[in-house]
Amino acid sequence: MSTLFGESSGAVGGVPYDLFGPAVLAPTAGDESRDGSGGSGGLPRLDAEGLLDGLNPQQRAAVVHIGAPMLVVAGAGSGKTRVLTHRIAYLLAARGVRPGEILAITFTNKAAAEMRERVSALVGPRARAMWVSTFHSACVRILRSEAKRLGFGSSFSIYDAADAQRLITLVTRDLDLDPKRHPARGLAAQISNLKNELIDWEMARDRASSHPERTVAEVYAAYQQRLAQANALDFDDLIMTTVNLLQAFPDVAEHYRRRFRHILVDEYQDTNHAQYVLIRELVGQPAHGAGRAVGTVATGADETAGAGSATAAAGAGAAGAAVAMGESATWPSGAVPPGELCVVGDADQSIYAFRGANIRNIVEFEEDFPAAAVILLEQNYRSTQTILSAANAVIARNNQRKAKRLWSDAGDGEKIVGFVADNEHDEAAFVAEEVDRLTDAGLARPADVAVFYRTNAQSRVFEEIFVRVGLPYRVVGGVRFYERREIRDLLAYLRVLANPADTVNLRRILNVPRRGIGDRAEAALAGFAEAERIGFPAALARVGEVPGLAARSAKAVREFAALLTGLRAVEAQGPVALVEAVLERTGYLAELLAEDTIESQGRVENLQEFVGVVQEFVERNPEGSLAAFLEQVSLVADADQIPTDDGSDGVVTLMTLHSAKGLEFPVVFLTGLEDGVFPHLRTLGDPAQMEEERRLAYVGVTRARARLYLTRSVVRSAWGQPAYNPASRFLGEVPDALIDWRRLAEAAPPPATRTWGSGSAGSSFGSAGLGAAAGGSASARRPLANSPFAGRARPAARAVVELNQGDRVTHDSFGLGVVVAIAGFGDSAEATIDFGAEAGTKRLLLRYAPVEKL
DNA sequence: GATCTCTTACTTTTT
DNA sequence: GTAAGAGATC
Repeated sequence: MSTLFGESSGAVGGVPYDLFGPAVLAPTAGDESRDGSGGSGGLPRLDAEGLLDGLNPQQRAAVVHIGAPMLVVAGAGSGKTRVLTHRIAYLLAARGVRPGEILAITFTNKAAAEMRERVSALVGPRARAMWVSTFHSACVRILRSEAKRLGFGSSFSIYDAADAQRLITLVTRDLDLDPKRHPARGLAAQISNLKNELIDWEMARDRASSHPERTVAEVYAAYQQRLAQANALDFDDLIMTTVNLLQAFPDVAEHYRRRFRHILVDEYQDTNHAQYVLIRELVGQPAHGAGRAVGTVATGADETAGAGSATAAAGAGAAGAAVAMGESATWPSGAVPPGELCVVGDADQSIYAFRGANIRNIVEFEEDFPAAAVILLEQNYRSTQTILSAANAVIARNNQRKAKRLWSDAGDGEKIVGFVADNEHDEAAFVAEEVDRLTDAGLARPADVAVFYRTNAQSRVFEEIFVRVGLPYRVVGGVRFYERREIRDLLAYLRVLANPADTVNLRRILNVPRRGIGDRAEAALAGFAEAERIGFPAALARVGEVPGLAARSAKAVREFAALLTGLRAVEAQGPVALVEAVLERTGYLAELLAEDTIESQGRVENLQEFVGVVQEFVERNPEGSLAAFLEQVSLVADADQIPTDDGSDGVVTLMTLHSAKGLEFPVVFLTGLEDGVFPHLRTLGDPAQMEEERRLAYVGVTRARARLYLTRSVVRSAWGQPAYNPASRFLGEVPDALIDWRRLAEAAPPPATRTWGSGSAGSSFGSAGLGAAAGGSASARRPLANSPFAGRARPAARAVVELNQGDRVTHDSFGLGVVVAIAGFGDSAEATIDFGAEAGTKRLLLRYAPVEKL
């Protein structure tokens, strides 16, 4: 059936389209007579007009738009989620679209959940029939149902970055590559980049023109072979394989095009090439941007379609009507007309280019889709004008961008507060004091406050101070639950049970817990598998034939195989029973319990928590299989712990700028504003990366609703030694009139100049300003003890803390802890300290460890 | 095969 | 300052 709309009004395909056709054509719908009249009475009923209430003209135009692909350029805080959710509701209410015809794509599960929730609030339970999901889970869903076509089982494993890296390590070992010169991490990144560009291993091989490229291609080929053997796909494969599927099987593509008549994409600026092509394939309209299609096979019908609508819609203004007419006029009967595409994004918030996001997707949207409508949302409903002016001023320094200026009618509000600390501890102390002051004055609750920094390592100092002053906080990011060793071990067992071919995970658990199958035994098995051209799992079954395997090892392997067989028998009893059986029968739990250290107890607790996760899953999905559970875990990764505001005082949130995207807080501290920290050291020499850093600054600034603090530190210890970094260039880009400097650097910028003057005689100071950070040379890191400011700064040679068993301490990164044991004395004194379930137990050399007695 | 010690290299990372 | 990985040693 068709959701095309005819000339002006009337019913097409049984769906009534009245009223709305013409209105759409005016992108700026004039004045918004808020329709305060009685028109929208009944609440529960889906009221199309009511959905437009309270929207500004641009938002309204985006909600109501019909036909041609639409780009909504949504500046920070301009209500893009509102536009998306209202558009979806409006499609249902006004245009008779069925929920099942809607596919809404986001990048994070959190965003997907939020969108689903907000749509449900508007349209009720009907929302359940829609696909509101991440790119990856949408692809998994498609791949599982079409797995047969591609020749792999529908129970394929999903390898995350860590699994992928492990497998690449195995591959490089097989290929006899020097792991020093070819680190798995780098190879994994390169292969990932290729996949993001939809370059498969054969294409990579054919194009490789240099030795390093040939090496990557070789690894890539072997890696894909191993993945296939393991019946596994990595994250990037999920997208690329789906694209391949749609391109190779026109009937499959048509099936999904018929199904998804409306495709909405959030955070479009973060899409990579593969995701872009995926969207294009699903919409069914080939892009017109020249030379874009890498390995694209468009069907004949599509070509016709694209050309038809492009020509017809040449007049950009009247896009909607033109496309509609063009389509109905030129569409070959039986073919599926393109779906409606609505993408929302903000090029200024593109901060994932380093991971393959391609900013051109949004910048050149109009070239890709010549009939496209573009709507600009510039009114910001989040921040004060002061904050927006700062954001505008900073981002305006980027050359590669389209002009856009956020504005607000919320008034100027408070000035931005600037603060220069002598060292990072003072910077953190200032933040803590300020939060304290605001909360005491009733101006904010801890939950209203966020502290942002460039890198995770910077959270340490804040935690230390916050613990000391008793300010409740939560760090987002860092070591995640699902990345903990014991959790990954347990997951590896489950994955092997679900997918016996999963070699990477099988080899991970082969000797975990230790059962006497060491490296030699593993190598013998791998060699045998290679020689016999069978998979590693098959080699286990034929252990008797493996040459060079000690009798004792062979016995251990047999027992291991029997263990797995026994566990598979438990699978029918459900995931919970299975997980418990794994923990029991493998001896994993017993080993941890026997260890009986604080650390092992923490691990046991984590495993218990994991069992809880499984229980919860089963309660919610009574029919849920192990495979379904594993999929959820793979794709949800860490169901992020951004504190939700429940109305209580809550806690201060600490996170990196990257994690901050999409969030907002009444009070924001943007810290570490130093060249070399933010912008990061590695970006100083690269204009493109610098622009990305600036976008990151823009994201940070625009998270703030009412109060923004910009802080930096004159000296900061990096890698254990103090470094003097010049003020961040971003600070200088904020108009001074907007900033109320609470404290500035000492008049004579002493240590920095002196250090520089004495160190690098010939270097020009101008470039040295950057070099101060970039060089990381010894001269830049003179110990503070020599400086006149040593008293204020952190002591370079720390006095060894005297501790006794049972003392309570705080540690820069681990937080609160209790001393379990002490060994040695003087400079070699060593303490074993329990930092609780999160950090576990650590053995620290007190001479260096940043611990303080409480 | 397990354990210890030493070296190394440290962005960001929605999935 | 830390943690992971490699190499040496028990």
